[in-house]
Amino acid sequence: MARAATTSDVFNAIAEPQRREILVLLRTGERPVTELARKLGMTQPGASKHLRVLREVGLVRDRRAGKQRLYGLDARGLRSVHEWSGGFERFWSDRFDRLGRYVEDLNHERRGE
Amino acid sequence: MARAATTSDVFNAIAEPQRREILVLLRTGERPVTELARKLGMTQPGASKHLRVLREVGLVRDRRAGKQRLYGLDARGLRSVHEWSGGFERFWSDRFDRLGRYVEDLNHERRGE
DNA sequence: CGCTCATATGCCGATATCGGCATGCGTCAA
DNA sequence: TTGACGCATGCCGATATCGGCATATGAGCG
Repeated sequence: MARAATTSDVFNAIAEPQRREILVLLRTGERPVTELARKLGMTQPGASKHLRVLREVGLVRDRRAGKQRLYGLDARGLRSVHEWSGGFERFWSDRFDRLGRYVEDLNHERRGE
Repeated sequence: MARAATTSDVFNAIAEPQRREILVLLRTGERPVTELARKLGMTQPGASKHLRVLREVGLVRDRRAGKQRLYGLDARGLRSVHEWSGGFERFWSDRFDRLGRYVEDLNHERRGE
């Protein structure tokens, strides 16, 4: 085996700090590649590659505009991330942060299966 | 350069499907390594390695219990993921899904910087 | 057409990752 | 102490990833 199939997955796409930065920048609207590269301090090919990953998982869309290619946000895919992480919300809320977890664990002494 | 520093980051830790499964399982309480491995259909060393990553980013804690080692959830680190993804919420809500994005983009014809 | 700008792609090197296997280490019981 | 169990670690092979560089592709312009 090896490295398992991670690509093509939204969670993997946002695992990269620079890709998250791109998404944040795109919240303010469509942007051409060069501008993204410049603002984030990366090379143009670097930006293109990250954008490609984001496009493949559906988080951005591109549109031709003359010589430029504008990338825009399509954040619907982030909804699953939000919902998945939200499934743990009670574990970080004050009520459950400590005591809750402790009590829960006690309930599970039947951990044999 | 190479592969950039991704490890030691919560986003990276949850990029792995199996690690997400572990976290979900741990929502019901502490579990020993072998049980996790069995339930998720992975080998014991495999489980240990994923648990190590999760421990290093602070998403799980371990506790010795006789011969066993119990792993428990500490999901506070997922809060940042939830909040980050929540920052895009308006982009997937019905109101903004299409029209909103379109209008926003129009506002940014001043995209020269 | 030939040139230039904007972007994508290909190739490379360095490295990180994942799974499998063998083995080390600690704990408990006889 | 010896042995069994539970888990961690080390090593390996296959592969994926990221950054950098050079280059291909495409659009607009003169």
